[in-house]
Amino acid sequence: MPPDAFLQLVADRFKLLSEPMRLRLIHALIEGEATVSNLVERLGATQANISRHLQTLAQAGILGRRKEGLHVYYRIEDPSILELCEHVCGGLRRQSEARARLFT
Amino acid sequence: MPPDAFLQLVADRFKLLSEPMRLRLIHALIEGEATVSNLVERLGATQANISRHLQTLAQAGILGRRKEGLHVYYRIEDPSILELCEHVCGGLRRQSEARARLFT
DNA sequence: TTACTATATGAGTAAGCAAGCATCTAATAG
DNA sequence: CTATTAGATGCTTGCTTACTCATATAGTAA
Repeated sequence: MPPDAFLQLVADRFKLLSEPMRLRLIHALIEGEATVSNLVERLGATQANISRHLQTLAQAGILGRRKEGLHVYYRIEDPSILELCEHVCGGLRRQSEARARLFT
Repeated sequence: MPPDAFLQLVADRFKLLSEPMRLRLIHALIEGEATVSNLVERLGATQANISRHLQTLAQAGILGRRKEGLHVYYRIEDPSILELCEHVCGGLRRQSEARARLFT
């Protein structure tokens, strides 16, 4: 059995991705880096909330931060996260299709 | 942007894996199916807690359930979960190695 | 200096959830 | 039937955390 500390690391990683708002942010950054205010516009959430989630993701090494004048640009720093999301999406799709087949 | 309901599904999937105890259960079931009491022994947790987590994972389609007499056998039903965990472990390892290289 | 804008953050609230305890149900044995 | 064992489930408690509001900080411009 893996040590507790290791399991906690893995669990924390999954927890980071267990909030729809953070998934939205990651998705929005696929097209490239963006400022906080830009993300606030596009996602229609409060600035405080967006800022906090961005910080959470950045501290985990998932996002990168670049400051330029008054603006702060966030970008995806760890692209493996995208593969992870794809993997989950694929698994969910397979599950849904299997369930749908029960009705045919 | 993906619809809210879809993002919620993905987030829920990640949330399932964001608890060390559930990761422990999944890990313990890699070797094959096991009863609740067997898992209670091996993980050293309370029966109530184990039972609840197993149910959570089973309802999500990650685990399967088989009843035989007094015993209930749980097994991994969706092996893609294992790849998912491997993927996270790999990402964490790369991150740790990159951080370690900063000190060389 | 002052004014303005972009971002971060402290404080408070409310919701969600893991864990523990007790109890209930189901299945077998005597 | 009763007793026993395996597992499930109400209920409560405490912790965590997403969110909002208000304010603070930092950078720019006049």
